[in-house]
Amino acid sequence: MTGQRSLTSRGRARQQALVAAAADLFLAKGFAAVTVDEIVAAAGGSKTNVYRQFGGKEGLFIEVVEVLSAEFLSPLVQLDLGRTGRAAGLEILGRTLLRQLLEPRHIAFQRMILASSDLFPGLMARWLETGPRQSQAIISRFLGPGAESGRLALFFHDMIVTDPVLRAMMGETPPWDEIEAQIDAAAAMVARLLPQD
Amino acid sequence: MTGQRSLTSRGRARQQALVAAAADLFLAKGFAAVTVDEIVAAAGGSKTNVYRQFGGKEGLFIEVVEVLSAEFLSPLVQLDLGRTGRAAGLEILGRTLLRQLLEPRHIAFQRMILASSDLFPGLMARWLETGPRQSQAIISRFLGPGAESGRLALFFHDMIVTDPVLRAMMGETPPWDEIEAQIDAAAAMVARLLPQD
DNA sequence: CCACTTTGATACTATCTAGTATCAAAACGG
DNA sequence: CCGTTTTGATACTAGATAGTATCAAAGTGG
Repeated sequence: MTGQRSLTSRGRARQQALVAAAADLFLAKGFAAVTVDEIVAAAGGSKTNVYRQFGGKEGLFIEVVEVLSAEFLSPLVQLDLGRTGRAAGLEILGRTLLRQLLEPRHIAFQRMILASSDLFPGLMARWLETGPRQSQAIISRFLGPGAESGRLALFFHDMIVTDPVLRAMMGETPPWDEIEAQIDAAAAMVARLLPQD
Repeated sequence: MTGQRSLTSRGRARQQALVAAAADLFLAKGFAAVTVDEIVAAAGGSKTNVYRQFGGKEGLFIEVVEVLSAEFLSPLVQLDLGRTGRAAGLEILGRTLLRQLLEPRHIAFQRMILASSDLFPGLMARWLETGPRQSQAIISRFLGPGAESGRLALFFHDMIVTDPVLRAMMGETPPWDEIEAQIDAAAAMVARLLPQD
């Protein structure tokens, strides 16, 4: 028994404030470097909330990751590429994906996930599923059916994503021009191998 | 003054034992989860050594990273691909690289680096330089001069490395067959775009 | 308006662990 | 060998912080 039945409106507000404050702090400094007192100071209320509503610091962190994962869920899902050519479609997919991935908040999220994977086994696997795998699946679907599409989608994804994201995680986000050039080059490369337009 | 002039043979032995023990522990559990007492218990001697010879836990960690970085320095450097064809050469490069990268000890190393990057800014940048950048440069050199070689080398590298390494970090190392198939597909793809054999 | 439940503030406990101080034992060198 | 330096064992200090206990205040609902 957590000793709790229902939340008052004030309670719900505090809950959201806690998640929001915790998200900002965890993103900025990582799980270990943030103290519960600090979160409470930022959100208002008191430690009691954290322990009554989330069970503790780790519970709150898990909740934060859930919320952020939803926030970052591939923006590719709502993309309609009806009758675009192969190369042009890939270029759009690539730009849309990278614009999102390189958002400072997302870069911080990815850093946080990687840095916390020691303490939270399974976190990385979960992120891989809801993030990269999702994007790859959408690219693959655009390229059409067949195993070859899957492989090419994975290649395309890793070609355009890996390097810019790594550099951004180190604080050296590449200029957007350069990124577009990479995307276009990769798109042309892949399109040339699937010329069934 | 560290209050220390020279090391006796016993001292040197302890120093190495400390680095070795610390490396194993840090690789297994990450920086934060390892205590100095634990390292000392594994290496013999006493805490005094850690503080006199390395200045503290962080100093010892830095030393461990140095040693491990050297241990993992791209094995591609000593590879002679004199008169191999483009595709064949890329296949060899790819296999050599991945064989090394997927070693459990290296996967643990990469996890450790990523997980420690919050506490040790610059660590990731350093790793990127001595690891991936090095490999990419070697691939690029094999492909010949020109900016296009650089881009293709980066593409090839990220196509074959990103996914297997990520999966390995999550404990799901892909079967070697599959990896070879990916390498060969990527090599064929790249070779087709640079057909100046 | 009045029981009853949820929320808040605060002080406290318990634990963990990096780093230090101290003195004893071993190694070294002339 | 004997004085000096290096190494070792151990106990201790200091600081940080997750989690709890307690009671006061605010909401809530009949």
